[in-house]
Amino acid sequence: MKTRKISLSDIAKQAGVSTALVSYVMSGKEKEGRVGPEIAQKIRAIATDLNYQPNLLAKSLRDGKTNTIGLIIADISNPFFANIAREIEDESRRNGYTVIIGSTDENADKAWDLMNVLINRQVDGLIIVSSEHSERIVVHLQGLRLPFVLLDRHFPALETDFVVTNNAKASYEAGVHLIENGYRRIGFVAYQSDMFHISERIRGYREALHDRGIAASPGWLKQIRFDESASNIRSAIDDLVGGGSPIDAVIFSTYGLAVQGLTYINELQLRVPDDLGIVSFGQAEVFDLYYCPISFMRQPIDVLGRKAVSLLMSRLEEPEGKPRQVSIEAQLVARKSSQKKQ
Amino acid sequence: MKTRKISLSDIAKQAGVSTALVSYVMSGKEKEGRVGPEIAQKIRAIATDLNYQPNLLAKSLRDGKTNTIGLIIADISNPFFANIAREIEDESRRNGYTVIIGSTDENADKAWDLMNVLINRQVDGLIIVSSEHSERIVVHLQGLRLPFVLLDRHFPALETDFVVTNNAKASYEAGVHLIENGYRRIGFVAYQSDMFHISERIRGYREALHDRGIAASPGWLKQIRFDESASNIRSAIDDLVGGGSPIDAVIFSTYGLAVQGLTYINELQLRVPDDLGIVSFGQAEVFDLYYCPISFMRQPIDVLGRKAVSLLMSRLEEPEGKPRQVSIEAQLVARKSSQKKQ
DNA sequence: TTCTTGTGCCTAATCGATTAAGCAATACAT
DNA sequence: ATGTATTGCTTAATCGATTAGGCACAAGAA
Repeated sequence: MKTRKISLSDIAKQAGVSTALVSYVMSGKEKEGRVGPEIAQKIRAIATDLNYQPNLLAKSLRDGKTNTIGLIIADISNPFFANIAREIEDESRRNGYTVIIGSTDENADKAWDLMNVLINRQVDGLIIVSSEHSERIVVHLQGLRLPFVLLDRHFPALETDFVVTNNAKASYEAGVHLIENGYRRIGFVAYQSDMFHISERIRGYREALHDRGIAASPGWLKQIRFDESASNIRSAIDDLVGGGSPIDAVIFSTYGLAVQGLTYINELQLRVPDDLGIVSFGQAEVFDLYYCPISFMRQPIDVLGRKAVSLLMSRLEEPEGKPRQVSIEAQLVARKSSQKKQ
Repeated sequence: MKTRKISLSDIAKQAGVSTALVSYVMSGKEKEGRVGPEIAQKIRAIATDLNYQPNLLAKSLRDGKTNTIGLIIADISNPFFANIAREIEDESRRNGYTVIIGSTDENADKAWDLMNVLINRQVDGLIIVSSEHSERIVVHLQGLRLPFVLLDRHFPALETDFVVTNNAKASYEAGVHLIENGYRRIGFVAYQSDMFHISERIRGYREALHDRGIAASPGWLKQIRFDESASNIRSAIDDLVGGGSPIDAVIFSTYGLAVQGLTYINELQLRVPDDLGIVSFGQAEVFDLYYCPISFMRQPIDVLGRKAVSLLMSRLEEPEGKPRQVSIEAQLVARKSSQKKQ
């Protein structure tokens, strides 16, 4: 009693017709296929009866289109990416696409391998949150003429579609906000990275201080190695809040850094915002429920995700058009953690 | 200058041999295919040169195996599921499988549709976090003889593979822990659901109170509708902490409920644990960073994820064996939110 | 009548990789 | 010398759906 899958030819056999007719009927092309109404009816009945489910592999192989997109992100267990992934999944399904997600842990080699897995599975296109040193992925995809959209991060030297946050401006606003609320010695914690979005965030921070006439100490900028963040962040914060001239506020440029930073700040029994004002990037429930709600630069995740999908969809339709590049503004959500200094 | 994909026959043509030989070489079956060493070398060289990438669609269609598994969960943007998804993704990749994830929002119809999408894509098997009223998914898959493993939730009336937490015991321990720390009037907040894991959690809670000689008031148990949780939870907590005999501790049976509950508790300016002790299910950074770290029943997510994959793998090898059912113990992580009452 | 158009259906190639089966030539054994 | 293995490679079927092209017959037009 082995249950084999039902194929077109099973239906064809039962109906006493060729698979061609069945195919036309099942794909709603009875007119085109000039299928007689009675036989069409019969085919439909048999299909329902046998609970026919089309084999998408075969279909895809034949048309060279899988209706699948690959999503390469840093880490699905990071809420920022998890939320983006959810948006992308929903929006893709609305467009008739299925998403395959893979996490890279910011590792260029993993990203490369993942890309190849997805290519071998014949995805129609990719949405990619790039990791450091993965320009070659972009170059390779361009060589293959495989559509893709960079998300959240991009390479300014490369001409590609992308959807990103206006990072420099977001940082700038975070800095200005703190300054206007009376903070003067403002630290900035970022990952150690050559990625453009990181340097943009740093640039915005620097410009904010500069424009408001604050001479930033170089020691206020701390860059954390991704693979040693747990230990690096502790010494970074020790540096920032210890010594002769401790900072009075800090900007975390990433959700992960904020979480680790806050954990250590709690250990040190520093009070937010009295001992230390805080603005962070990223978003999650943590920021709401921390004893002192954390101000953050809200990146419109829904817009980012949907826009990435829509760019990819148009790229699929028009592969050779010129790059479409979207920059989305983050919004400051001001909470108690950066309230006006007394 | 159109870049077409390189296929076996492109290589075959260049090497002046049949595709059969190329196939043998590319899949490392030179011995079996009795391929001459020089020609094998030549084929390899050409393949590298053209950067040949096999078309997995074709391969899958041919062998009836996609090396893909479908993962059906409630919501990838929920950290509990995001973390599980990450484990499953990693473990699957180690086994040579790719994962396609879909979110159902606890909606049986979405789950059904999603299942069909995955079936049409010919996944080799499924890992499913069931939603309410989706027994028919199980029945349908059994009818198709399509391997699957239920994760986190199961249907006691159905004979299936599954990996779950020992929910009754976890709830029991949460209850006993609170009681031993001096709490007496203990509320329990769960989703309104017929799902077994929910009723098990409720059962464990009740037994804990009963065993310790506490006459639980029926009003201490609050069940929240998933689709109206935002408003329902507020009135539930109003009930629990208001009136003549307010509770002195509460157990949240789910991460999502805890987050919403804590938010409202903050609004009410209730102090944890003095006004209200708390133990929750689920886990996330929130629990660590809340002003009063939240005690929770730690479900070993890594084990759950890996075990689900390993069960599925053995089921793929031995489709007809008898069901393997794994129950994993949660561990109490006691924090300040449930500390001994003064 | 003869030509055109339309209808209803089938045949067979196609997508790309796999693999059983077969052919031809050489090597080895008795 | 004759039979048996072994080696090296090709042919062609297969997985399931799609679709261009063709065949046969009927209806309508000239």
